[in-house]
Amino acid sequence: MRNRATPAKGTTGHTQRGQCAKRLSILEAAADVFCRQGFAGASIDEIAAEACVSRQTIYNHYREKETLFVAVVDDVINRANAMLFSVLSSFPERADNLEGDLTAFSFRLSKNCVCNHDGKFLRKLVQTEGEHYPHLFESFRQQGPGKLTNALSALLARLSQSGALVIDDFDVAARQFVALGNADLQLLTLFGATPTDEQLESAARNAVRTFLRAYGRPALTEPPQLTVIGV
Amino acid sequence: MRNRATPAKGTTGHTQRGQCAKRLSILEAAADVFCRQGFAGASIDEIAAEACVSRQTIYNHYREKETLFVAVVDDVINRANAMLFSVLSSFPERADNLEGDLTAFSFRLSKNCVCNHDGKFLRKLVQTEGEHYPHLFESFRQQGPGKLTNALSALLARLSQSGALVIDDFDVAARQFVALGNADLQLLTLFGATPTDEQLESAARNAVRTFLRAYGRPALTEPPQLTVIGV
DNA sequence: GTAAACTTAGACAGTATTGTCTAACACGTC
DNA sequence: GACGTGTTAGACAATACTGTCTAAGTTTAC
Repeated sequence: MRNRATPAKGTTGHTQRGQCAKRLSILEAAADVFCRQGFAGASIDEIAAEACVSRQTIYNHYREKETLFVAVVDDVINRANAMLFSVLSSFPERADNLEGDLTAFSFRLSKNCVCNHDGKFLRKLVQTEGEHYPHLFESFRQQGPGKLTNALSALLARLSQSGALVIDDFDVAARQFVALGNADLQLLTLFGATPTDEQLESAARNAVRTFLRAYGRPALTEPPQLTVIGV
Repeated sequence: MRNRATPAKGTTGHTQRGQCAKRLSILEAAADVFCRQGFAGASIDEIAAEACVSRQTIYNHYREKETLFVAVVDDVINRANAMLFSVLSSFPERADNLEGDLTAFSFRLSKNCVCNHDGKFLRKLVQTEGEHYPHLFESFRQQGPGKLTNALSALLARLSQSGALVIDDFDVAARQFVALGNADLQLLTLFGATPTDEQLESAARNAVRTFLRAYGRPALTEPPQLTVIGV
């Protein structure tokens, strides 16, 4: 009642910032350990050590191991979805410089959604624990890869209205665009390696080149072979 | 010395057949449980129950849990490699009916190597335990996906000598062929579901159609659009 | 029928882990 | 300086699992 410089948030200012930092530290460490060891193999003590936090603090914030796991997955899914949305919004709207724009988009998709920390985490955890926690990953299933191909399908449809693309089935084309983007990276990511930017760029180039050979308007993709004669 | 109908193998006949059955039963059950629960989550008791065998029998055959795990992975890798070799040998040699033959090949590859029991097991276990047992899966890495794209690269090179395919980089094309074949199945296999034959066939058709649009000789893939006019 | 080999159920010690509890400690507000 | 909130280290019971051991049972070969 006396002096209220920060009426509502004042009382919980610094304390909550500390709490918040602890929570984040725990989430981060737990994601790492769960990703490395799986749910069964991860021990609370290991997470506590990696988060530089006492075991009791973890139990204070997240009642039990499973609650913590759910919170971690939820957190990563939210971050990954936000990133996916952001990358999708950068899909080219016009068809001038189609190959360059699509290549850059494929590169961003691989780097920020597929091969990044969260993407690796989700791929691994869905494989490891997907059957034990189907409800937990369902939102990922629908909003992650499912949303990606749906959104991409619509974006390809809009883009092909200009006539630069000749696509009969947009859903199939969307899935193939993603698949081609991963074609060169599959072997690298299989064992958890993180591709370099050069590898990501090369993969994106190869993917888009083939995608446009298949779906690009013939007049735009074929001529190089013919005009070369004149050189 | 008395009566030797089966001189060398006679002494170990039925016993070893019984032993052999137990070993197989254990290997099979262990593969299932390891696949479901991962190495840390799998318990010897559960494996013993699923194999209808006493726990001690497992310890008699495979000294400890890790030995059993290694044996299981080894067994599955060998089976998977044999199957991969068999499917690769059915790659079309001639270019008449190219689309049909490649589609059938892609179907076989998906059904018998990627989406089958062993393929699912290996994908999951490599993700789960690949970092803990790098040496164990290295042979898989090299002889599995690596061998597949290498062999496919060579087969595509041979096939394109006839002029039916126009491929600049055979390695890239091989990886893309595999990636396209999985494009429609990725979402299904992500959660462990096994695609139906109809889904596998549809996926193979879509994959090969796009692959040939990109790499098929223009004269062979484009005409349908033109001849339709005459119908 | 007998002996050898294999299998089984159960007890067992050793270890690791989860989740609870307690008492001391740190830090900020009043 | 007193108080409340949040943190820490450690002890603790309960549980589960691995790997060993033993004594019995079963199968197979001769």
